[in-house]
Amino acid sequence: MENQFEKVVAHMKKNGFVFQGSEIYGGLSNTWDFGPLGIEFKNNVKKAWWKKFIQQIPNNVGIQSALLMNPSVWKSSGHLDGFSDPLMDCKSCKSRHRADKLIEDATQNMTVDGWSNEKMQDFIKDNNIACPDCGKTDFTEIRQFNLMFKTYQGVLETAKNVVYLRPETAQGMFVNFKNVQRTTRKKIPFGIGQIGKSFRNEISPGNFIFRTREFEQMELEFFTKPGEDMQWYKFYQDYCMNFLKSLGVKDENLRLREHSAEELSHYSSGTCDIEYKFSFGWGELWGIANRTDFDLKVHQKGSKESLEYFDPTTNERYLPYTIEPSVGVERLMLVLMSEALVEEQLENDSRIVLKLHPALAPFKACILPLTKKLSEEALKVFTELSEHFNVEFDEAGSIGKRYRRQDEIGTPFCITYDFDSLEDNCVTIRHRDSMTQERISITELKTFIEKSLVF
RNA sequence: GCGGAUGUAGUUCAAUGGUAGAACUUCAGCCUUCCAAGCUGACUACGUGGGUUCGAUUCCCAUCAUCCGCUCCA
Repeated sequence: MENQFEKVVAHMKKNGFVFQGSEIYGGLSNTWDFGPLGIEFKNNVKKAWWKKFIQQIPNNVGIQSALLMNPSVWKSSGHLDGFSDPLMDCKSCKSRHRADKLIEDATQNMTVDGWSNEKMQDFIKDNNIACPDCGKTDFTEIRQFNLMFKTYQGVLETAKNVVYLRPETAQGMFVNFKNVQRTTRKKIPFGIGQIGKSFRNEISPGNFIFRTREFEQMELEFFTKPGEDMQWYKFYQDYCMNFLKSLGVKDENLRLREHSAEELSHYSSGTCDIEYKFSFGWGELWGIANRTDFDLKVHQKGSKESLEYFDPTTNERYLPYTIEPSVGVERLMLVLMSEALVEEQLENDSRIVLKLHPALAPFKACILPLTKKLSEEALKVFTELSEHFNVEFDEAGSIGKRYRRQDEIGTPFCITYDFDSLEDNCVTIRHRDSMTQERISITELKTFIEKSLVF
């Protein structure tokens, strides 16, 4: 029995939302290309986020920072050291371990910070530290595994020219904190957001586009006065939840999970995940973290530039705290797809319907001439509407078949131009979800569709 | 990275050591005045590379990809 997640994957592949990357060359592991419908959907998801998190919050602004950044950024942020694991495999039982953890566990909290790989390797050998799984002491050499993709800037491939593809977009906001604050004259609290690609060389990606090495993030860094951070932390939890619900995600498929103290990352004093109930289990969708002043502090230290905010009303100087709601675009797409895709039983047959919110649908409407004799006139309606919306035109096949085709790709409205239209300048609008119809003047179409896009 | 499974049109399935057949989809023509109609026709596949063989989609090896476990997920 096919589960909902498998149905979503099949549906997205079949209808040209997503293709296997580099497919004609046999593919490249875990890369996916977005097709014509996929990119429309994706752009709409991003637009929806931008509207709610940038446009509709007066204190928030957007930026787009470069993917490549000065390597010092990653040194300061901790990614260069913290993102990198020294891994050893047990040759006997094939299990994999982190060398530093092996030592720390075996010696009970001996700290190995700053040790070289050779030193750790020798220590493990000299002290006969055994594999926790099988008890043998037969390890491979340490292999350094860094989650950041590395490349070279300029013609020479030397250590001096190494640059990294960003593993998160957040640092672009932190290093531009002063630039943005100065040019926008924003006062704390305010937020900087951006949408963009990030890269992580994950050990095991998978679950279709749920975890890929190249992915797109929508991140907001919201800067607050220390002491006011927790109220904003709560605010954005609710705000993100409401955003999801307003786009049609059912409450019962969402949960908020607070990270335990051990789980918390080095920069955070509190993190919670909004999780979604996928067919394969609860999956992390949206992380909301209180990053404290960690980032601004390390960048101030690393860059030797003051990143303090001067509050003109109280004459105080301080480093703001940061609340960060961070969500993956592809994951959000999967969630919205999982919610929207349904198979409905009708009297004599069934239909597949993608009940996406109109704001997210790749096409807002499809214009259909009742017969091909009406194509020329119907095309005028298409031309007019395509000025404002992404709309489709389809004249091939029976009218019922064309309705069903649009149902499958989520088009909320089908606009049928018939022989009466020639006389009364009205068309029939057929609703995707209810399969009901109504008659409406062509001049009112634009307003009608616009109204449906609000969420 | 380890273990297991899988790989034939866009999709779902066949058959076969002598270069593959269907259904649905798609496209064209006819027909068709509001929920997958019909008729006629057409396009399209053995993941890739080796090996064995007179001959490989079929057997063997490698590789690539996908899925499921394990591991990883600051």
